[in-house]
Amino acid sequence: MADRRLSKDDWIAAGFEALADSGYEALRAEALARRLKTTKGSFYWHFKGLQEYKLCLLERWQSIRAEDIITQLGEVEPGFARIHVLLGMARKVDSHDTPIQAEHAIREWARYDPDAAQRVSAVDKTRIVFLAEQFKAMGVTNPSYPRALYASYIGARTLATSVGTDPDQDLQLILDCLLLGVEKRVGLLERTDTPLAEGDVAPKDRV
Amino acid sequence: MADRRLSKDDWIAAGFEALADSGYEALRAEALARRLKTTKGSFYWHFKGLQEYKLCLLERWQSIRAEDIITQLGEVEPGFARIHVLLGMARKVDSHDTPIQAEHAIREWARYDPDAAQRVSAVDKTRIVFLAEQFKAMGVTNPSYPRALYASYIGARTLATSVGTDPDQDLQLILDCLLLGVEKRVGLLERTDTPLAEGDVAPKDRV
DNA sequence: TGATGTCAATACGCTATCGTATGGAAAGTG
DNA sequence: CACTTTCCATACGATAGCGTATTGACATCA
Repeated sequence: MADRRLSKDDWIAAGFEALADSGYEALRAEALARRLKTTKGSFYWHFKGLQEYKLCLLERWQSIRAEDIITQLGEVEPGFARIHVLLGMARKVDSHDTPIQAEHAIREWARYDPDAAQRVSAVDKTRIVFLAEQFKAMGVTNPSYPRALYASYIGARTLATSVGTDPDQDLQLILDCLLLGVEKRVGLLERTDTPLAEGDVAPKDRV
Repeated sequence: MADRRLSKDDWIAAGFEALADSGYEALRAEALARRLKTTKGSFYWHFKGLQEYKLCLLERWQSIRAEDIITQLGEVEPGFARIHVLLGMARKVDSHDTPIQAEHAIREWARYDPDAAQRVSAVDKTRIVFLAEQFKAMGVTNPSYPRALYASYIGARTLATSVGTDPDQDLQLILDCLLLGVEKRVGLLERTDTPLAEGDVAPKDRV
């Protein structure tokens, strides 16, 4: 990156790149050093060890992927408009996008590391709660709607990297159908379920 | 496993377990040997090396996850019934199910290994084509429908492991809404897109 | 029973990574 | 220009895994 004098952030950034193109197992001091054209002497100066480094990485990821994206939407009017813009942001990234690929890796990492799991869970919950608020602004309080949309978003991205199709189209179809479901009140009379946050109470809404 | 005399299959099975609970990096000769309470002497007798072993693993996975599941549905009447049964099969697995967890790991593995990518892609395509046939039996030829449903299925499962919600509910909502979309002909007049297989030609359908 | 073939254990050299320790370069400060 | 602080390079011992080679145990069969 910079020719000399690396910062903590440079190592974190290199970590995201490594995650994106080689997965979790690329998070090694010496491999990252090669990526930055330096040695692990620098690494062990900035971080106590791999464990601390990984915690930093996760923390940074959470703040980038959850908080920042949502605050970016602060100016857009709540409700459908926000959902639309959010999906539009998802639309711009291609399959070689570093944050997306790194997120896949982190999600897998989370399957066998409690720290990572906690971060991923937090990010997902934040996003879902945010989506839920937009649905609520549209009069929909059934927590399945935001979850379903978000699940589709994740799945469409996953499928895009595996099968090479355009996730945009499929996601758009799902959104259209979900909104149609809102109109027709599909799933609004279902059994109550465990909401993610306190926001959701009972079905029976107006559109 | 068995006290003596391991087979190739025992090593493969151990590999799936390792993938399920420790991810790709657990696919190591000596670690697998410990899991089977033996030594790598056996491993290197059954397989030429790790590479060959991994190829066997992928091949086995493909045949289990794509072919077998679909032939299981051979008796069910084509169309909505098959979709329903298929989702019912997905419904029975919990978050600690070995095949599901192994599939997550393999999907991640596929991101940086062409061999794995080819297998995952093949499995996904097989499943999507299968779903597409059921939709077609219902009069829907728009390839976005099966892809959207399948993407939702993957995403719901992913979300289930991260956030701990029940994927069943969300998936059911999506299916209901998609079927509503079919009724209302949502997305049937969209632009043409690249179909996965040769089966799909043009939009403009009857329901 | 002895010969042969099947499978597993052990020992070896090699490489990669870890974390530490220590010396040196470069930048800032007086 | 000293002197200190900040940051990086290098060398070290330790561990873990790879793949090979050799030996050992246990079957099966002639």
